[in-house]
Amino acid sequence: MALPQAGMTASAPSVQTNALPMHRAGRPALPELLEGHGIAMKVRRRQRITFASSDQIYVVQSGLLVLSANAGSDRRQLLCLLYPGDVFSPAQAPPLDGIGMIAMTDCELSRLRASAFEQDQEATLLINRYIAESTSSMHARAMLHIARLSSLPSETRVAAFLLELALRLGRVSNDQVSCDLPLSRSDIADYLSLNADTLSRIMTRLKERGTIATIGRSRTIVKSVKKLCQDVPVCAATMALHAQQQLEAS
Amino acid sequence: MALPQAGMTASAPSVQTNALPMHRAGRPALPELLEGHGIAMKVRRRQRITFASSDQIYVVQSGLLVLSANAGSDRRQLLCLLYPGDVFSPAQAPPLDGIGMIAMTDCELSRLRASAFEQDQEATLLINRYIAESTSSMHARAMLHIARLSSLPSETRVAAFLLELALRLGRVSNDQVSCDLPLSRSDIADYLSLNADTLSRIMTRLKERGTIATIGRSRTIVKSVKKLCQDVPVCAATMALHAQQQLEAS
DNA sequence: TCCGAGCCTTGATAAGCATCAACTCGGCTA
DNA sequence: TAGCCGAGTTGATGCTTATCAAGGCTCGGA
Repeated sequence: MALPQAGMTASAPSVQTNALPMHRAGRPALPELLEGHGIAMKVRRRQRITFASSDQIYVVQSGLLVLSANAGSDRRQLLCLLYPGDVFSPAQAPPLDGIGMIAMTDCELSRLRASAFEQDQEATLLINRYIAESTSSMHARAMLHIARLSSLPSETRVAAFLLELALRLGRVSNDQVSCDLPLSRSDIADYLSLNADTLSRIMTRLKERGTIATIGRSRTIVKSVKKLCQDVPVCAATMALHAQQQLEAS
Repeated sequence: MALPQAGMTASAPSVQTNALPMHRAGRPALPELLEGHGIAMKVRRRQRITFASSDQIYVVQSGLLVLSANAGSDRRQLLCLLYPGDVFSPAQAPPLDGIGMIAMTDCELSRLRASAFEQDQEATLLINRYIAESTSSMHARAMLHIARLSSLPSETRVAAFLLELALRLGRVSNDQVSCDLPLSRSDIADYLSLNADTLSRIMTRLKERGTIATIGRSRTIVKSVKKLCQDVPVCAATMALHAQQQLEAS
């Protein structure tokens, strides 16, 4: 069980993204000390994980998951994206109807018992610190997401989201980033609090404007990250929370 | 420095709310071990706290604060409410323009150094566990807030928010809860992603409908919590995350 | 008790987005 | 390669909510 790897794609391994560790600069790497503690899990795309015991902790090793729930009127709501390196426990999720994680790609997870780290062992402090940093970082991302949802008009909201995904999953060449969208249009709409129809219109508008291009249904190309950033007020914060250590040209 | 107390009101101590510890059932009480570590801070209503060093950790002892930022077009956005018992570090906030905490009431805080808990002392494990539980719980609240913002129409959104505040700050008598709103109409609007005008209209509608009543500008009475709950789909989750241990009739 | 400033309320209007329905396209299977 | 099915797109329409402007109410200070 190695460090979390970036950008495991949905179906084929043909598209190799940059293999940098997918956590924020400055966060200590997830210690290998986790080995021996966790149970490795592999889940398939679209597979659902419900929270059995609150003593469970999940560590995302690769892939992409979302936290999903049904809020009002049986409307599905995607609350939170989980990236490699993230640590997630049921305590971080509200007890809404239909709460659970859904894999957006094939994923590798480690499942741990929270109580395993309550004894005062040598490695415990380091692991707990890693978990604390992950949880804090996820809270910061949640706040950023709230700011996006609340303060940005729908088109800018989509642009900000595409910037995030490009930074997380994208393959960079010069100023251009291409990336597989593991989320369907409906998924993106449910995450950004938009109607799927409206989202489609916005994507079309962005394409007409030359901000993005698409290949097939799920592959998206951001034509210019700089240009995208100029259109997105929360650009700096997005970069800080989602950019890899180094966006190297390939 | 005792346990966090509930419901310090804005101006006068005349309104005494129930003095139960204001954290979720099951969370261990903030150990007195924190004493000696922290620096006590008192901040006034409307006072702003910017994040100087990322090594700071703030523990809310009493009062109510909000995390505030300017997202798009200099629009102020209130991202997160901080209640007594909450632990907050700058790492939990995104690096948005104008990010900082604003006191909605007079508050008592403890300021700690994060690095103080990195040594493996006897008390460290307990304190770290408390911090971890607080952070998880805040994340769950953030997710609930996202669900409210995204899935609920504006009137229900306001109702859900009033339910939360009533549970947190309210004084219960039978099924009726009265509570001081420490937030102005504009504050509430900025938190719920609504226009202040629209919010005013909604409040008027709720009053006409008999769901709530108001005394003066800031005092609100929820006529029936049961009835309010029926109108709010996320009621159960709100109760779980915000209800005091026991809502005792007074 | 009066007054002023800020907060709140209310009305008219317009913009943005959801909804519904029809249609097209992409990707998978045979 | 043909054909099918589900995902995506597009147009017409109406609702929800933001915006702007004017007026009213609270609460503090003189």
